[in-house]
Amino acid sequence: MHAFNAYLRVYMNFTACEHPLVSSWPWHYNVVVEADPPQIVLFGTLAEMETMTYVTEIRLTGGRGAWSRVAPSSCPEVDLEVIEEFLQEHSLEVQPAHTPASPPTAVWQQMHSHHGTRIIENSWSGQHPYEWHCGSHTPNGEYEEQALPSTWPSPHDNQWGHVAYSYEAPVYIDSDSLSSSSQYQEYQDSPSPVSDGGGGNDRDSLPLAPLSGKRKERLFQFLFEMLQTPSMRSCIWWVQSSSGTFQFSSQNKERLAQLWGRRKGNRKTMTYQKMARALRNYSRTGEIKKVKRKLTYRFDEKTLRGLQGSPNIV
DNA sequence: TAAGCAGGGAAAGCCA
DNA sequence: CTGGCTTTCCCTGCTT
Repeated sequence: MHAFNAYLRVYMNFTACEHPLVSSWPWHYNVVVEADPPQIVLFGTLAEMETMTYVTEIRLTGGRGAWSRVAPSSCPEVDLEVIEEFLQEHSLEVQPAHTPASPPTAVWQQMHSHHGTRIIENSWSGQHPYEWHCGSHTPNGEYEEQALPSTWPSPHDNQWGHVAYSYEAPVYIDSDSLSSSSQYQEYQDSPSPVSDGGGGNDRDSLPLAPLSGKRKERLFQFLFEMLQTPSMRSCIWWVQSSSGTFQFSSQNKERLAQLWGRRKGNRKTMTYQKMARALRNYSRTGEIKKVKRKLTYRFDEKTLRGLQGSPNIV
């Protein structure tokens, strides 16, 4: 545990407001966080946000994950892999629609140099305009309270401190749209997300052996259970829980499949390919349908109701 | 062109 | 033994 003071810079840039992720996806982690010292401690649900550019700045003080004064009641750490994967998968979409000569960083730097604030170098280059700087967070008292640009609301001002900026004029976003989803609440109540590539404690906390004495667990039940398990957010997550749409992580889908294989006690290692084959069988029986998006499926309404209605899924 | 993903046929395994 | 539910293997097509 290190004490630190830090600025976070959070970017959201969309080429169009009808971006599917913006218009209909209550994405959990669609934020870009840059901090100095490197520290990722922010996430939010940004559904139906209609803005071209989203930038916010948050000042942190204290231990890992602690918010200065105005901390939300609970502030879990971000699952970096999920964010990174999102950015990589959607980098072209998320990439600013503006010319490369005027990336948001340039705007940011202009704004901050104007206010005399030190800016850490961003890297809007390469295939993906985002680059994570993860490492140990060292104590840093460089950023003082007064260094905050007066035009930038601090978290003290609006509890969550989310501000949307266009390049012309700031536009404030209702914080309700950022944190009111059930996913957010679930996540808040959850233990820390898994670390080390999304692995971690789930192996210890989730039953892996075939369950004896109960009806055999089916794949869709297992998936629903995983979707309710915060520590599995790096492997599988709700795209839209209300419609039962969920998505696998392209990076961690194999891990989830292996978990399923272990749960079933298979002799051979379960792979995503094989698990997906089983999922495709559900298209025939109707429990789960494939949607036209990579690694994305949807529970049948009836199936979803059944799953939601039975807390003891297994 | 290669890799990843998707769709599906077919056969085998497991279990109630 | 039978049927349901995968699991496993394999092939093809599409997209990036």
